[in-house]
Amino acid sequence: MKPTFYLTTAISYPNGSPHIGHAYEAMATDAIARFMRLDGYDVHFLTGTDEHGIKMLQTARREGLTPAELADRNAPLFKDMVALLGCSNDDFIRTSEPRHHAASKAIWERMQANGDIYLDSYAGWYSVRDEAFYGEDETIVRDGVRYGAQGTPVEWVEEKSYFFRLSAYQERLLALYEQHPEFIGPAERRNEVVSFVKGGLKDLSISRTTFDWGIPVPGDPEHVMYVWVDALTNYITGAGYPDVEGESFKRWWPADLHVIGKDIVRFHTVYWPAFLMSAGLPLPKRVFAHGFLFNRGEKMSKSVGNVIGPKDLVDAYGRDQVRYFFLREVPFGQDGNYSHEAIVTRINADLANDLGNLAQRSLSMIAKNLDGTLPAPGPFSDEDAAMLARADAMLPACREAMAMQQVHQALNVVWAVVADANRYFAGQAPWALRKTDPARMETVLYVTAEIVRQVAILAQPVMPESAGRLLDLLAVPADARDFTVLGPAGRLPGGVALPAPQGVFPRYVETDEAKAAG
RNA sequence: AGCAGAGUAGCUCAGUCGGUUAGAGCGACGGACUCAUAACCCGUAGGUCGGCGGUUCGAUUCCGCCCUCUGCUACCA
Repeated sequence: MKPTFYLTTAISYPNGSPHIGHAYEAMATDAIARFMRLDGYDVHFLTGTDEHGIKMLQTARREGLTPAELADRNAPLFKDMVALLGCSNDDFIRTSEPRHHAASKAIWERMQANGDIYLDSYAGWYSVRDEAFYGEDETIVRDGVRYGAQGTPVEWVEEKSYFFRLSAYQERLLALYEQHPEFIGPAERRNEVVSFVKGGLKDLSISRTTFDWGIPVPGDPEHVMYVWVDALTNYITGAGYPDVEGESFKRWWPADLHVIGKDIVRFHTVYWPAFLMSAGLPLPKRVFAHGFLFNRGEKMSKSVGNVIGPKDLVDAYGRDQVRYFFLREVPFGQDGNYSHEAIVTRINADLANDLGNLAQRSLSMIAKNLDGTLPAPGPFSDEDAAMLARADAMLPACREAMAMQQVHQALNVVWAVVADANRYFAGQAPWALRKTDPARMETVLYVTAEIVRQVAILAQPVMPESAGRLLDLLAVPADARDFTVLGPAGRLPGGVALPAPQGVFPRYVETDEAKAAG
């Protein structure tokens, strides 16, 4: 019985088109999902769209649509993006689906039964943009318009609202952070959350009556659920809630990992565990917040004109290349920058020159000098053994990095071996051995091919297609590509006929239009 | 304002639980080679490790203060 691993991205708000931030989160989470599968876990990977809320309603009105129509039009864009990026999600949830309505209704009722939901009324200055109320003293009037603390316009709203007794969970949340420091990652985020919670928690307004695009509150259809109650619940919907006795829910919940953006840490590390505690459900093991991406140091914005869609990037550079770039270049958890120049440098230096060329130079020697047959190695020299040992050591180092979602570190580990292998190859100079010591040449070529094999296996989570082609070139069977064959256990067999070598990672050649895109 | 983190080679960053010559990648320059995707390999780059002071035989690494930047929280207007 394989151990299970359930991981999620945040669900995207489809009142516009997917942007690079959505793509980044999906790519990174997919890499983690693929890594875990290859490492022997039974993985469930969920992503989707968060379709309710007043902003969807407003955007729909502006475009002359109903919110449901807007959601139906835009949700496929996100689904397509995920596919375009090669994501291996097992499910794509839309919060407008019946299964999600059922789950949201159920968790609400559980929280209510636990005495944590009460009806009260709320009056105050409300910012639609912030989806938040502000006290009178938090607002300012400028040019006849009143603005809230975040500088967004506010309007006076008075409505009845259900409240969640968040204040009752302060101590239990602090105990959670204390007992499970790994609950929040990266570690820096934990302190922020702890200090926020220590500062005192107020009860949370969790329903709205001013619009109806949402999930109706059970027993009081005048209200729809606050969009975050609805949105967060998607994670248990995806596991099969409310069928808590069902096989799916028992199998997948609690989630092992929620991957989110740093802007929504509080919802996931304060509100969400409180909701779950109230509903009597187990808590996710870990919430990891990644950073934001900036184009040449600037946040993407339409006015700056630097908005690049995921599709533009994939079209310009290739899917695996884009995945590799973002996951290697940006330390996962920190903000990062990207630019055309940086992407091209990574593609050419790391992929074409280092890995692609390593494969090509060794495989073409096998093709030309050994009739395309992978040689059986002779006795290993100290250099051979050292090189193999470095490759064999990759898996534990990658595991350690991936356990903390340090995807870039895992790639660093692998590419350090690629660099070593190029040094090894140049140092052994098999092209010279061809004349002086053909048997040694064969061993060196074998060792190099074996390094490429292990590198390719470990590159699969990030570049599934390209790494697969590399393994094809080594005639590695489809059932010998997971992590169980890393290390000495899965050494390439000598004497196997290899296909004609082909470049897997072409150099990026500059064109004017691509430059304009980056 | 409080709390947290950061300030290291041209750029992006790693690192030092205090100690001989502070590292990597990219970029630049020089060299070598020819198996390979004009790739790879070797060498050089002389950086006050933000500033000042302290502890110490010795601090980039510990302590204090200051400056700058970032995040979180609060508040004022």
